Amino acid sequence: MSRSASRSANGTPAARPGRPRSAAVDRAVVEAVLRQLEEGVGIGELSIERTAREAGVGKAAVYRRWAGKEELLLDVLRSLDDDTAPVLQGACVRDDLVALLEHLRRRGLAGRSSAVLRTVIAQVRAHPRLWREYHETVVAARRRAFAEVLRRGVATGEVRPGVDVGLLTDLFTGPMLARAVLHDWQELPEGLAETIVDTVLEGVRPRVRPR
Amino acid sequence: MSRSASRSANGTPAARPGRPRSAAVDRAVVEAVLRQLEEGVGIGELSIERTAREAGVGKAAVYRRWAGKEELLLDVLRSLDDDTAPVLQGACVRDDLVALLEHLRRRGLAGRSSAVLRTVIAQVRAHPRLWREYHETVVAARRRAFAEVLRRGVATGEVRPGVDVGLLTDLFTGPMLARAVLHDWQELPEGLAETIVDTVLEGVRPRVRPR
Amino acid sequence: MSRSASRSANGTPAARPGRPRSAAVDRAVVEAVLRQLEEGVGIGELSIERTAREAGVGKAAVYRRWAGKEELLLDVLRSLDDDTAPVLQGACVRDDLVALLEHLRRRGLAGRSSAVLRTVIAQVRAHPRLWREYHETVVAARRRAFAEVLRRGVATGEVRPGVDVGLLTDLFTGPMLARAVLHDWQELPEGLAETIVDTVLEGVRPRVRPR
Amino acid sequence: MSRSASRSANGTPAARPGRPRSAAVDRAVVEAVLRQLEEGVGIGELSIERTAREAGVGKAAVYRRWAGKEELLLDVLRSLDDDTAPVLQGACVRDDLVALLEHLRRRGLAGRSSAVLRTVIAQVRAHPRLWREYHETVVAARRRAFAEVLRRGVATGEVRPGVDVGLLTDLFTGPMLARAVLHDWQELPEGLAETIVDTVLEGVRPRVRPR
DNA sequence: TCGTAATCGAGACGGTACGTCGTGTCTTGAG
DNA sequence: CTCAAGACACGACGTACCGTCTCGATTACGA
Repeated sequence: MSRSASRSANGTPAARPGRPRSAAVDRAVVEAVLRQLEEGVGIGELSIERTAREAGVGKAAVYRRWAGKEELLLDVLRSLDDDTAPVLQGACVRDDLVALLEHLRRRGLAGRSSAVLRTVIAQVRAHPRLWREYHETVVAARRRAFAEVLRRGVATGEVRPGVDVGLLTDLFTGPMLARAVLHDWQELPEGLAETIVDTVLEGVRPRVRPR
Repeated sequence: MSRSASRSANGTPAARPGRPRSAAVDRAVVEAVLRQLEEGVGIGELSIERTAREAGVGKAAVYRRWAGKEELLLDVLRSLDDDTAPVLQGACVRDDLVALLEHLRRRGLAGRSSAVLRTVIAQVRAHPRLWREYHETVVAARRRAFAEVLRRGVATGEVRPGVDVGLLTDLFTGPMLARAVLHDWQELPEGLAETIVDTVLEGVRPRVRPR
Repeated sequence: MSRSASRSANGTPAARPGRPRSAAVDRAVVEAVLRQLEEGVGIGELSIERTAREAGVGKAAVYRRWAGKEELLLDVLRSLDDDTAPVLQGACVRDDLVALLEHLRRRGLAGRSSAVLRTVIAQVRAHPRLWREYHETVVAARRRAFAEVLRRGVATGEVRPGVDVGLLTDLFTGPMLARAVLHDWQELPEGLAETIVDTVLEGVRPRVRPR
Repeated sequence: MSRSASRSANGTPAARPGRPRSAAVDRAVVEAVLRQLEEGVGIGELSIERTAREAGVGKAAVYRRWAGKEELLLDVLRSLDDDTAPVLQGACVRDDLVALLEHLRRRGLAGRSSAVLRTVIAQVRAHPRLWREYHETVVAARRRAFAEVLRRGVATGEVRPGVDVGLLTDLFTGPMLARAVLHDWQELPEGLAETIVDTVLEGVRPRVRPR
């Protein structure tokens, strides 16, 4: 997150001496970044200098909070990522998988996010350190959710055992992610989650019609 | 590729006036970029200035060939991508899919490429214009190959009809790409291609044992 | 002079926001130029780039102060020209003329100035805009001083009336300047001022010996 | 002059093998320089590159003839300096001095020369080596002519003895040169030569009226 | 009527400097 | 201690010339 403005152990902000940091500055900076991104400024042209100028804020105030352009972007990314984990019914594994995937799809095109989110992800991808951090936070959490459901599926007999759970996760998420992040042609269509889940579950061999 | 050194219609290089461009310069520059990339220089720090210096080449000589950092990178990327399309047997759709996927896997970790290729891809991803170009060249070609095989599979009855071919392609390539490009944890293990193809073909429902 | 660091009307430096410019930078740059000049670097080879490097200063810091090489040189020139106007006795016109000319001669060979000053003048001469500025500041002041003394001479009867004062000025200063600036053979010898003044005053016709 | 295209001892051009140099190139280049100068291009902006381009000539062809920008300028300067030495009557020293000075004045403002000549002189002044060369050729010749006349004047009793001839020369030429080269305000007015000569001869003391 | 050889135009070559911009740090005075 | 403002050293940007070099083509001469 932002650079730690030192906090005491229990989490309550230590009453530090001097003028407290203005929350308005934080907001102004993040807003300025988003505004530029939406105006199509392109991350190459994004600079702390310009951002501070547009936010009506001193450069020092920015550097006091973030160590550099990437850290700032990471925070912007997280601000877009209101991670309200999806509610799972728990009844049917297939439905839970659809719910997870639908959640992923939604975040890939929701309102403001849309282009911006995908852009920022693409950028953060280019910075190993940040990517790792983002990965560990967001991606790993998602994978854990899938893995859990899939393991339950194996237990209930809804999913064939003997396949690595990690691979299974990629089997479901990979197609969606490839579409969203790698080729960002079009918006991800409604019903995509269901189609993927069902197709992976059933396979693409011709159905054996029971007589 | 490089900036056009205008050619006559028939393809033979038009005898242009003046001293011809030195191929040694092209080589030196591309090598310098690769060297830096291998030293972990990170695309952000890559600069034409530094590259020219390390290549022992004038900046002008670089700008004569490439319009900017991105164009140069694109060329470097392509130089890594000796796209010797995989040979397909054509006998069995399943085997052809494995061959295609294996080819993809190999290029994701072969020799020099390895880290560099993945880094560059991650970086290029952040530059929409370059990404589009790379996508149209490399990614689209790969998708076409998959689509062709899959259509054959539908025709021969090896693949269930009624599923969008584009989606099918993502079902096979997505998991591999997600592993290679999105989470670049480990090397892609041997046998991954086969596992993916078979799992997607068969589905993950428990097998219905015919009596 | 330097680029205006805007001042309030009354002349006291307006308390501008932000970090004030470091006087050390000004000094370092001017010193660096002088050092190079003394090492015989020749004005053609003088470059802002090199100067900034040698002064241990960023290029931007230089451009913040001077609009270009010429402006900088002009400042250097002025720094050599500590115009402590000569003290005039006011008693005898002839002596005042000698004092003025002697002052001019001195500045034409004094210590450090010597070669450097003459070089810089020769250089600045080649830049119309700068020359005009230098001329208006330094040369015009000098001419005014001469004109004043000469007018007094006409009034007191020490100088024949009917000769244009501007021309008279050139009659006295021209020979000295021609020696110093046009042919810079040797140093200007002691006693040159007196010789010139007396010769111009008396003329070069053979003396009419009163009986 | 131009770089020596080696000549045999007797002065006739040695018949060298290979294609002879085209006189048209020499002309085109000098013309191009003059054209630019007249268009007010300013010597700073003059570049061999641009000149060759405007002359429709290869850079190499220029460098084959002149060692650099300054040498070229020197040649241009000389081409302006049609040194038809003035014809001297030889009867009266005063008239000869006027003739010499009038010649100097004329060359300082004649037709095409005018601005261009003075500009080029000012520029050449800034290059010690070239200046020396120009000085030795043009200036020294002029001084010799003055010195000769003045020595004759001393012999005939028209000029007071005991004054250094070199200084005397500067007494006459200095004022004119100062006006032309140092302050190039206005054109040098008609009659200036006579005024200077007479004033220096007679001095500026009030005339002693013999009874 | 041939080479031979220096010329021509064009333009690439490794350099250096240009003047601008962005980096991250530092330094003001004010709050 | 924070704030906006802005100076600081640094280094990259893309362009222009520098003076040298390599091209293919042209133009003279002597063999």
